[in-house]
Amino acid sequence: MNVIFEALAHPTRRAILEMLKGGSRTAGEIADAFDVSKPTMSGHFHKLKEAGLIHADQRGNSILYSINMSVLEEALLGFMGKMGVSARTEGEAT
Amino acid sequence: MNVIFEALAHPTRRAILEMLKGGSRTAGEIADAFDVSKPTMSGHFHKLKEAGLIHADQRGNSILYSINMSVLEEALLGFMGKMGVSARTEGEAT
DNA sequence: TAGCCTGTTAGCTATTTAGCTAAATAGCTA
DNA sequence: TAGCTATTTAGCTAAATAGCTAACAGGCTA
Repeated sequence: MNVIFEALAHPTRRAILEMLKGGSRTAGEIADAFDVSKPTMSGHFHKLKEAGLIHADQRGNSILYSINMSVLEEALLGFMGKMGVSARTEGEAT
Repeated sequence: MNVIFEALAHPTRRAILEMLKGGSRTAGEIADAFDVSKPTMSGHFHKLKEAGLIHADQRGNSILYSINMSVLEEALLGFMGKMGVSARTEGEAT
């Protein structure tokens, strides 16, 4: 769980996840969307992968990254549960 | 929002929040519950305060810390919203 | 007011992080 | 197989993080 929150601590990594929410992308496609070098992006991919938040798929020449929603959900809902944050935005029927 | 996720990235800080969920505590009470020095704990308080996640109240000699639930909720639910994570653990009626 | 708590600030160290360029690896294609 | 493309690894630097001890400051109380 800690490794997940550490991964979420960087804005670029959250933005990567947000981008992947819209569908899988290659490392290059993702990197092009940000203003840092590819090696730096590769480092971010590594942390996200380490946290289990994304999954890499070798696709011929390139690598297709996809988000692992269940891991993200489990972490967020799990933490919210521990914190007693209602998981419902409206209704509030505890 | 970034400052909040950075604050949540450290396990001790998440544990502090979890402890405060059960009610306000003085700095000393909180510090006693963890195995690091008081100055280190003071640093954690500072980051949590900076993120708006806790609130300090001078109570005579000591400082009473309380959690700021609305800030935490807003950040978590906001991020979940952006990520398309359903805020409902069951039902899933999109 | 002198001393005692409580908590923070100062100042230090070691480690980690995030960024870079250059080089290496892996797969495709001519 | 030579070369091209895509991505990672290596190796570096600067800055941030988390920890410590020692010293300071604010508020009680004898």
